[in-house]
Amino acid sequence: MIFSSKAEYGVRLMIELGRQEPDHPTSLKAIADAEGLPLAYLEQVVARLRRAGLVMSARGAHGGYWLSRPAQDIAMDEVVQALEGSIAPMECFVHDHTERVLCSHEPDSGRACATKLLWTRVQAGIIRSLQTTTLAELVDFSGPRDTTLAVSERARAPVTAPAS
Amino acid sequence: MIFSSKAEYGVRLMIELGRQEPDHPTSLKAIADAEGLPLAYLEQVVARLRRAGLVMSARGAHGGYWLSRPAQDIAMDEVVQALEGSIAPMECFVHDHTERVLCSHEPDSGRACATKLLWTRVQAGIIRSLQTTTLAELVDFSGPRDTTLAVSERARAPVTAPAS
DNA sequence: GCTAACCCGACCCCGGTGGTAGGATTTAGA
DNA sequence: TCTAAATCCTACCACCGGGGTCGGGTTAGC
Repeated sequence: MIFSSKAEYGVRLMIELGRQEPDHPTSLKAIADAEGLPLAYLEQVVARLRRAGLVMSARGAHGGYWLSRPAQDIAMDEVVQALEGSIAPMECFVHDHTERVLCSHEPDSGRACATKLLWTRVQAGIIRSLQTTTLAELVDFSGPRDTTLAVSERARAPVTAPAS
Repeated sequence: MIFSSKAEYGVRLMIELGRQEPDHPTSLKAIADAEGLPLAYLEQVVARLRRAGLVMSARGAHGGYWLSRPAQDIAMDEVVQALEGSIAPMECFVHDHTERVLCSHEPDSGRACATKLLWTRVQAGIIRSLQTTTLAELVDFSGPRDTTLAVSERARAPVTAPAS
């Protein structure tokens, strides 16, 4: 498995936020219920997104999270990077300096670490795939936008009970 | 980390075999010594390559491994796939059927699992990167071909010292 | 028949993943 | 002002797969 569940959960969370009204807080609990994910764990996941500046939050009653930018301006490489840390195909990519990458293995040996050529290409392939996908695409793909998650909205106007 | 050390070690092993004379067995011990890798673990790694038909082996004294095809005919996606199993970016890709992929999560829900669009693109990006790299490229990149590993060679015909 | 090699299965340690628990703090609304 | 809903934060924990080790069996050249 290449990505951990943090990436899966975080991307789902971002998609859910993208389906909501912009600049309008959605509570984590609503998302956790809708996606069937553990709330306490989602808190850790969304904290990464917040620290990366991808979502904003409001505390207190009727608080929640919303996208800090429109979904079409969010490339998925930012999201995945925030969730997973650096996207490193192999152990010796733990530096983030694009240049001067020294393979952890036998750096003094005469010949270069040939595997690094391969992993570099793989990394580039992954990042390109992520960069060329916007959150808006995923939101569109996820189906027509619904407002069933606007729990805090309903709580604010407690009379409206949805059908079903 | 995306790939495990099995991939790293296995690719290095393939590169070493590519640096040797074709159709000529190189012992695992020679490779383990040259790369500083544990022999017993390399045995497990090379077993995957053998089962995938990428290398052939000869048992007994002066036995060893060699590439079953010329290095320029070996695309790295075969190698990595043999070493890592299927290249799955996420848990719900554990089936290998290219079509009819059902996300393990809420398959009955009306809307599709939007994250799958993203992971599918990532997977395609990885596989494309691997497919367009041949073992021969890595062998060339690893520096001029040397014969320092041909231990069994020297043992068999101890007179011929190569012109270093 | 001795030795070098491949082959195979069982075992084992450890760190990270995937959570849970429990609380502190902030804010809207009754 | 009190309460409930929500974000925030830190500590803790169980399990499992990665990354090996070990011991032996089998094959083949000398």
